[in-house]
Amino acid sequence: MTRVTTLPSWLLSQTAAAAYRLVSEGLAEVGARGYHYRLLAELMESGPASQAELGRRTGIHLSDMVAALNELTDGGYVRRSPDPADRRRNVVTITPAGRRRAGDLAHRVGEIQDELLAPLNAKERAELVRLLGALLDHHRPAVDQPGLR
Amino acid sequence: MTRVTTLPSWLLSQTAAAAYRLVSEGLAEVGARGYHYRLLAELMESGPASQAELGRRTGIHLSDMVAALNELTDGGYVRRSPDPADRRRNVVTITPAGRRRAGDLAHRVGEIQDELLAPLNAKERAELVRLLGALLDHHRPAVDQPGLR
DNA sequence: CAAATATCAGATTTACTGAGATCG
DNA sequence: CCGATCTCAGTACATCTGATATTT
Repeated sequence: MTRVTTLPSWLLSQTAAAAYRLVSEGLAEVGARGYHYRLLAELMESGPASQAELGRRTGIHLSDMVAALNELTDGGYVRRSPDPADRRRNVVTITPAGRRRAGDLAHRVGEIQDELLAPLNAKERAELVRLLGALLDHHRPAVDQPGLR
Repeated sequence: MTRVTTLPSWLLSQTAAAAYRLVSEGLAEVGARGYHYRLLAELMESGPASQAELGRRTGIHLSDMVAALNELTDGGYVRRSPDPADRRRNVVTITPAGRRRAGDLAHRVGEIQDELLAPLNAKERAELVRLLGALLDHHRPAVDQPGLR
């Protein structure tokens, strides 16, 4: 009988829970949530987009997108304006304050990764990322592709 | 700006989600849940225990323990009997059917680990387990110790 | 009319909190 | 009286479903 505590699936769920705790607590300290970081980072990288497009690119559900963008709009980090070319759509644009916020959150998230990976050296960290990436490629080959949901 | 999809914390949450899906779907096919496997495995390994003790050893919350043990009792896999030495306690004991069930579930879970780790060779699998274990030791040093909750 | 978009309300799941009753 | 145990009810969070209105 295998010990539960050596099962890869158990180790993954436990370490993921620890990582989630670190990230959400770290972001909460500066008044942010994981969704905020993911959305701002995506807007920085790929530019303005409709809410549906953002959902496809970040994996955030459309129903949750509304609330997340409301919060980011309240903070002045993004602007929502109707798309003149397609009046069903809102075009979501990051503001200058949003760019600063994205940088702050990225910095914070980077510190948290360091804390998470503290017991590993640089080579081990790279190996962990490689192995997890391989698992993900195998089990979720459709990441970042259209028609995801 | 770091890509979200290369963040260790993101990779962990995504792979853990994939692992959770595989495990819970695989167990659901035989009418079981993750809690069932964890409890039966613990009873096989360390013998009869009170519900509170099982909670400490498995990390399952006492409130959830009640429902999980109800289900296992309904299936005839465990017996709950009052502890004559301390009438606050129930002594939870695995039955012969429970032992067979534990073996079946362990086999099933083993197959699921293989499916989860399919893209990795034996050396890589061992390395992944080692790295995750190191993270866990650092962030949850109190595992399997009294006074956990 | 079918499909896409945005919004809102609510269901679902896992983990946890709080309150009760009983007992040591 | 305090603390541990068991049970039940309900909360919190993220995720997902379903319904609706608007536009293409």
